[in-house]
Amino acid sequence: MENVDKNPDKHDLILSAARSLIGEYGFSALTMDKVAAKAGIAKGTIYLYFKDKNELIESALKRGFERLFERIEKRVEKEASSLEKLGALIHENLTYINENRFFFKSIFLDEINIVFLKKKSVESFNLRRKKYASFVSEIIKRGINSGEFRKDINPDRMGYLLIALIKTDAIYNFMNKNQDLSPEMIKSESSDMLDFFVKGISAQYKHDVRI
Amino acid sequence: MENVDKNPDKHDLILSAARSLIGEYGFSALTMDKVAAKAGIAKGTIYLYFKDKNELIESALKRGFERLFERIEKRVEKEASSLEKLGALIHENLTYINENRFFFKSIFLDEINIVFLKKKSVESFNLRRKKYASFVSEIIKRGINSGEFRKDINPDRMGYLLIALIKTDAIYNFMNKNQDLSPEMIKSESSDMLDFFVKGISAQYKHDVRI
DNA sequence: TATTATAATGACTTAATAGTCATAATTCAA
DNA sequence: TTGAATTATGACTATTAAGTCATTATAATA
Repeated sequence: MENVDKNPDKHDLILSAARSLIGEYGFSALTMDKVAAKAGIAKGTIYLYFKDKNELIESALKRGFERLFERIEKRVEKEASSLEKLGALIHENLTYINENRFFFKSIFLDEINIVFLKKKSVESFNLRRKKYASFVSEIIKRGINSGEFRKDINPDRMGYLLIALIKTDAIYNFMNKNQDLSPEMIKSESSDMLDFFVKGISAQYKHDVRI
Repeated sequence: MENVDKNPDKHDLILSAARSLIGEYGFSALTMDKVAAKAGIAKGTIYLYFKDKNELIESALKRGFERLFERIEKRVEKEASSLEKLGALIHENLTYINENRFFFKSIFLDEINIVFLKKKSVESFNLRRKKYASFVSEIIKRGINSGEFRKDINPDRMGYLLIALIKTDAIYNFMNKNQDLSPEMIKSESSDMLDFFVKGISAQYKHDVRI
């Protein structure tokens, strides 16, 4: 029964303590005692704002993904062509991941640190992914109709694949680079990824399409 | 100190009980009591064959990935061109995942069920991934040198990406199809994926390259 | 200020489960 | 066949951490 009304400041305080601990040590190391200590409050207090640990973790995740999604939607609708929309989406997503790199590092890296306690969380995690994937696949569908993209691809599957590409790229960066990425690096990375997604790795085509 | 000499049959019995439980309920639900019950032995016996739970989980994973890797290596070296090698790799990997679908479902699906207890396991998981990725990137490098693939791609990154594609495709199938995939479906799926990896989604190129 | 309502506390209870070890069963070797 | 060595057992211990709740502190109100 996530009670935000009571005291929104404390609610946020707890959430950000949790987020910060997740970013530092990962999900599996998150304990209510640590959250309480980090937030400088008593453990019991957490339960005034969150029903249980599961709800706390879910809230932390939910907020992160909602913000990401809002930003991407806002950014993407500015673009006209499907190609440009995809480019904007990739760029915005990589930027957001970089801004919240510790948090996402824990979520993504090695797919190891996430421990969900309840089926319900797994489901809502799936729903978010599905929502994002179908957002992407809508863009691709429009691109197919407009003649920008091939007609013989499965847009739903391509939606999932693009998301996987973005994530994998982030993981690759986490593993191979220690510092934050500069805006320029993110830009070049985004356009590389779009380039690959659109044109593949074959040398059999001329690669001079403007992106 | 994984003692296999003692009694290889029992060692295997325990491992396959663990694998089967992981496939059924996922990593997070694996307890030593359940493994013992499933194997029809006492809990203490497990500790005669595996140092701790961590080693048991690691062994289960390790064996699965080693078999996969061996099969792929054997299959890939039969092919001449880099393109054909990649095609063989994708096909062999999808086939193996399908053969061990319950196990991989738990490992892959939603990236949620893996709980590692020790840093060491995370590291060895990374090593395996790295080994596989560099195997793929070697193929790509040769393809670049032979002129099959573009010179302006990062082969290491492409290695990771291809592995992510395969995995994502498997997840997509787990979510959208209930039964096993037929050999024909795997074949068509593999060639679709290779096609995308090589040519991208753009409609700007003719898509008639023989794969 | 006194009274009530709300919020916060943290010691305690409870549950889950990894790992142990004294004891028992089985196998082996002389 | 019998004593030693090996293997197996499962009740027990220890640990960790989630969640509770009687008590205390603070804020609101009259």
